[in-house]
Amino acid sequence: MNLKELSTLLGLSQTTVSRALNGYPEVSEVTRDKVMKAAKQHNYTPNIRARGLATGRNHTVGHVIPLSTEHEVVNPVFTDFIAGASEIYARENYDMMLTIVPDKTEAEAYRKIAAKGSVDGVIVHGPKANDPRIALLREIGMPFVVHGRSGIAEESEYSWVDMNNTRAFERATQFLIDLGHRRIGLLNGLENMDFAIKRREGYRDALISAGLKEHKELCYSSEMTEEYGFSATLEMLALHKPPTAILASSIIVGFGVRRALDTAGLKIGKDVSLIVHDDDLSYLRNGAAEPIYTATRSSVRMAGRICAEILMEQISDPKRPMRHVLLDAELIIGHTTGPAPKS
Amino acid sequence: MNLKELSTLLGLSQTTVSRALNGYPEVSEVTRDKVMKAAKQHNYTPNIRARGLATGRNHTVGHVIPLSTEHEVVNPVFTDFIAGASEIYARENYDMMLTIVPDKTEAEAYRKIAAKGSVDGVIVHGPKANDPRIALLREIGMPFVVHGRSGIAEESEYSWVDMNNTRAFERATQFLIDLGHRRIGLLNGLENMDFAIKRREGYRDALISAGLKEHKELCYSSEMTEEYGFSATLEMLALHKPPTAILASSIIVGFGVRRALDTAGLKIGKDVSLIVHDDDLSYLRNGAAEPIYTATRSSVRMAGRICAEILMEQISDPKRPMRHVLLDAELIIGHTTGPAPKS
DNA sequence: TCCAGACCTCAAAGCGCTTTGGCTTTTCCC
DNA sequence: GGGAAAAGCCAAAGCGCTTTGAGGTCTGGA
Repeated sequence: MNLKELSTLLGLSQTTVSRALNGYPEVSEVTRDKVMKAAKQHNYTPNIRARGLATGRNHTVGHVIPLSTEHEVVNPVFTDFIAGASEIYARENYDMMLTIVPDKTEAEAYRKIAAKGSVDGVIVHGPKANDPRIALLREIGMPFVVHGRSGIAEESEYSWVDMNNTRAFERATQFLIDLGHRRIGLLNGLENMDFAIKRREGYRDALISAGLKEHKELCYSSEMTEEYGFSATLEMLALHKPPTAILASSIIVGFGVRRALDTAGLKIGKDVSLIVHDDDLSYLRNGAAEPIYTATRSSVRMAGRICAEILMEQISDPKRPMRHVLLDAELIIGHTTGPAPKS
Repeated sequence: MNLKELSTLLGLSQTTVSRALNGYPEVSEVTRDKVMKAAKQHNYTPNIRARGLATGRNHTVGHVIPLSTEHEVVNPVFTDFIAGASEIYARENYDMMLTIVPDKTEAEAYRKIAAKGSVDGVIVHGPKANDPRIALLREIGMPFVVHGRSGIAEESEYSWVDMNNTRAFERATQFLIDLGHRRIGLLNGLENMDFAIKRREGYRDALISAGLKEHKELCYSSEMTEEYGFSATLEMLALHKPPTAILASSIIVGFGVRRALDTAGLKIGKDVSLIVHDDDLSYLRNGAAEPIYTATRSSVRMAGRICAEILMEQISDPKRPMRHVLLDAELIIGHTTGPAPKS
């Protein structure tokens, strides 16, 4: 069923039917009602490409997910992020176009997406330290929102939604210090990513303001896998002076830490304390009623919702000022932290 | 830059330029070359909506991800599935449209997608026992491929790519029986899902052919979370006759089992054996060089690739016969299984 | 009664592309 | 050299929608 058919069926012109459906005031309420009913009855939905062609607006946003070619890993938080964003898209009747792009060919991919003209805006995932994508998108003139940030310099010149990574890891480190820990390991994400850099800063800040030093041999950086958590922990435990507490950049890394401690015959929360960062993923809940892991928690799904909302704004009025949302993580006390063991 | 501009620039008609770019034989190689070069140089990409309108083909496939409203969980395997599928889409120059649909409104969502006419085919995720979506899509006449299956009756009447769930769990169970285990717990997924039903069957078959019984109190079914693995395991351990081995439907559930055993002071692979199903997710690798968990393994990313390939075929020639691919899972021996303890 | 102004409705153009059908030029073979 | 076939190119229609500019009808005030 298309507009033409529907309108002849109703004995009206396409114009009138189109206007009735799109809420224009030039059509009487009686007519509008009739049209609406008929549309519903015949399951009519405007052809989205035709509408896009006519209006120049697609009602579609793009999500470009970088695929680390080195590690072949897609960031698992993206599932929940998307789930959050699509709540908004569903409400606003937007579609979501997904592109997974090997990180080598990113620039080209963005240009292509822009040239194809099938999306009204994009959400940028996984920003690196000084991510060229941001300059590129600004140059192209495509509305976008970044999930995360990238560097400091031009932060005010684009919209972003980020978690306060620095502060979260500073608080977590502080918490461990308050418990008496002095040697604290950090299992960070890849430190070419902005979020990892910021977390490292928070960690360092807390140590320094407590008069402690950042020990290189306690700082790891890698793709966040269980295996990484496991092997890095074992390595640290084998040190002359092993850490009494560990900070892990994700709950999955935390699983690996748990397994390593288990293997080493150490009791988690007693012999070694552990704090993880918890993205509050739906399929990786940190416990049901009470938290398992002591964690810094910030819902990535919520971030998805906010990003989507801001992008919608930006699309409907590109002249609107840029928006910046900094979400604070909560510190949640679970069963994996305790006072530093006396030695 | 659009076709018109490009063609006047070249001093050719739109027809010729279009044909040159799309590889039609009516244009000389010399001209084609010139056109190609100019297109590249000016970064010309055909407007995808316009092309869609003209051809009726969108070069876009839809993925409809069900969101369990009851549990608010998006299946985490879908990240890797998508990554696999997009390798194919990238190669074939297809786009991917994503829709996350609360499971209550699925039928409506599919109809809407069809009416909008923005995709040439869809991939159906997470089929339930007798999934109405399949009949619906056939009625609508939209090409589709199911990741998984749904019931037995009409399996030959649509294309699907599935893992041999029954056989995988039968083998795993058999393996445990061979190790001397007699009481084997099953932490299954939600048993309204086809895959979970099939796994249960495999488990039961192996028990029965070994002359054992399926004990109701050892069979769990739920959304596959870490917490579920933890609490179900604790419950089973509290039984009068606890299991000596556990089968978990995902590696995440396996993490929970590990934690429970840890809490109970039991040694995994010694006091209690564990086999998990491993979807070979990029961010949840079951160990690096050697596997950690004994597991049935089948790459969901591979399944994504195959689904996408079949869908491409189906779209380019809808009369082609349906295809059915049944992937066999390997049984991988890790460190979580051992002989049943003497009691 | 007449006309301005609301109020509705419509025909047609245009979005950027593909494709049909036709035209001109070249090539080939007898 | 002549005719037919092949090669190369083009104008124009059409995909389904929105939107402009114009027209028709109805009301109410002068």
